Parts: sequence; C-alpha cells; structure tokens
Amino acid sequence: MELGWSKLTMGDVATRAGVAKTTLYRRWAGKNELVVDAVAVLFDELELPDLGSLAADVEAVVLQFAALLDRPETRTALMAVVAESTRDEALRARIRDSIVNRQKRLVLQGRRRAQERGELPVEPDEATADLTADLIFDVIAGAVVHRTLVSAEPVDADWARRFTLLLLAGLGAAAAG
Amino acid sequence: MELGWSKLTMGDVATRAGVAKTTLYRRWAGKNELVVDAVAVLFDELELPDLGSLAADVEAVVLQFAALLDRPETRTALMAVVAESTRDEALRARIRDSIVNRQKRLVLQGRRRAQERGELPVEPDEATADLTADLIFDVIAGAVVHRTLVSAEPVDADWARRFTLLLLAGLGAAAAG
DNA sequence: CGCCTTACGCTACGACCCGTAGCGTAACTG
DNA sequence: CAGTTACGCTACGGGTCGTAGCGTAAGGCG
Repeated sequence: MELGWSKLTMGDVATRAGVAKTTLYRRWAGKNELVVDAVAVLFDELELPDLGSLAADVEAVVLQFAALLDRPETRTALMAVVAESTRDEALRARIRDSIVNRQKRLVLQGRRRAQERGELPVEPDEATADLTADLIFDVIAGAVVHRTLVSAEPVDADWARRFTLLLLAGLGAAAAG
Repeated sequence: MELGWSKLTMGDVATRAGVAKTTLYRRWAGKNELVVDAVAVLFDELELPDLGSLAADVEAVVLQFAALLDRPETRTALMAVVAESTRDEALRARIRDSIVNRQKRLVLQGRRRAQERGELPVEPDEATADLTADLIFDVIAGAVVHRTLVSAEPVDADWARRFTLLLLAGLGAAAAG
C-alpha cells in the first residue's frame, strides 16, 4: 500500500502491510478494487503550481506526472488495473470515477488560470468547453503515459518543453522551433 | 491468434488455434513473447492514406487506430503486455522494437507528405526532427489509447476532428473553436 | 522399401496465486 | 462481565503457467 511492491500479489501486499491476507479481503472486494484505491491516492499527490504562465504550469504538471510514473509501484499498479479493465466494465467505470474524473480538476484549474491571465479565450458554449477539457486531459495524460510506459523513454525537462510547445502552439510551431 | 480470445490464457489460445498447448511453448518462449508478436501483426494493418491534406491524413489514421483498439482482443492483448513490461525490461525492449519503432513509419510518412505539400517546414537538424517525430507519435498514440482505454469514451469522427485541430494548430485554436 | 529426423498431440504434473471458510482471540463497549 | 467487532491464522478449491515424458504421423534419404 505504501511503496515498493514489485510484485502485485495479495500475499505480498498483506505481508508488506503487516496484516493478514484475509483482512485485505474484508476491506476490499478483490484485488482490483484495492489497487484502484491505492492508485487514486497516489494521483491525489498531483498539484498544479501557479508559475505565472500556462506553458510553465503545463510543463510543471507534466514533470510531476512523469515523476509519479517513474515510481515502480505506480506504473505497475496503474497498468495492471487498466489492463484488467479491458475485460471488466465495472472496473472501467470505477477507474473513470476514482482517477480520471478526479484528476480533471488539474485541467479545469489550469484553464481557469490561463483565462484569467488572458492566455486563453473564454469559450461561450459550456458543453464544447467540457469536451475541450476532456481532450486536453487525454492528450496530456496519454502522451506522458505512452512516452514512459510504451515507448519506454524518459520524460525529461527537454521533452516537457517540446511537448508543451506542441500542445500550445501546434505542429507547425513544434516543427519550426 | 486470430480474433476473439476474450480470455488471455494459453489454454484458450491453444484451443482456439487448434493446436496443443505444448506446441505454443515450442514456438514461443512464453506468454509475453506470443502476445507481443500477435499485437505486432495487428498493428501492421495500419496504413496512412493520402487524402490530400495533413489534417485529413491524421484524422484518418486516428480513426483507424481507434477501430483497432475497439477490437476486444487488441485492447486486452496490448494492455496485458504493456502492464507486464513494467516489471520486465526485456519485454519492454521487445515492445519498442516490434511495435513502437515499427509504427513510427506512419509519422515519418505523414511528415514527408506534408512537407511535399508545403504544409510543414523541412527541419534542418535531423536529430531534432527525429525527436519531433517521436513526440508526435507519443502524442497521437497516447491520446487515442488514453481516450479509449482509460477515459473509456469513444473516439468518433468528432473527437478525431477536435484532436487533429489541437495537434496542428495548438490549444488556442482548439479553444476558439 | 526401411530408417531416421522433426514436429506435433496428449496427459500429467509442480508451482504459484486468487479468493473463501472456519475457528480462535484480542480489544472495545456498556 | 457479556456481546460485538475486528483481526490473525491455517487450510483449501479453483485456475493458470510452464515443463516432462511418451506416443505418433509426416517427410527426407540411402
């Protein structure tokens, strides 16, 4: 439940937590629920700093997220539940509620700040504004996860800078700059 | 090995393929290697059509990729090996070689076409151009995977259009509409 | 034709892990 | 002091991975 479970077995978790395996099953319905809760707690560590510009804020949260995914227990646990959720509709819904929708606060907060600074326009239609926020979230989280876990290459300050430029200014600017 | 293995057990795979379980172990070292090969074959179906504009090409490949991830066997197999790769360095390298680097051809092809059309500048430094291509790949693949498997919401034509606008023109344009 | 190599099918097995049942026990409550 | 609650512990059934051992059918070759 804290850090370091390299193997994701209930027996190891129980041993590491200093409790009996049956105690875990009394508190959680199964392995999936336990891991989702643990990952949700880890993700709650993320915070959006106010560094004065949208670009700096995005870069900072990207690096925070990458640092979170660098911890072995986070990447293993997150990918394990996502993999399992491809065959379990209820688990997918639980992930969406406990992790995805919960962390969208970061996108909404960043957009609000950028609008207050005049860096982003205030979108008139609230429904499409929500769609845009969802899109941003999938792009940021997806890119960092894919870079870290699929491409298996590091998310360093340089990558964060390039990614932020692409996100804010588009492909033309990223290719030119 | 073809389609439909909702459960990812070697016994089921063997039965479905009409062979004995031991035959699978004679051909592949283990479950991981088998699934990586199967996923690599599935991903080779992807093609980049030439629709006359970079935006149209990106939208098309995004929808193709989403259709691939809509198949239950693809999403289950892909996420299973990625999850396992968080604890297996050799498997991660195998994924990078067999899937990631192999599909970067799509990005390189799309960029070349866009440059021929004059939609994108030719980057003078080849090293940074490669970094940009890697970045684009992680953004596209990551966003589609995250949208489909983590957010668990559909990648439809409208989402593909919004995503492509964001990718090509940046956040300001996407927020404006 | 007879022999040998190769590949496959099949059964059985050990090892590991999940999740549950049953029982004993310590702590807390009134 | 009696009742409730929560926990520890052992044991177990079910399922899966990966392997060992043996039998057998197919194809090359003198």
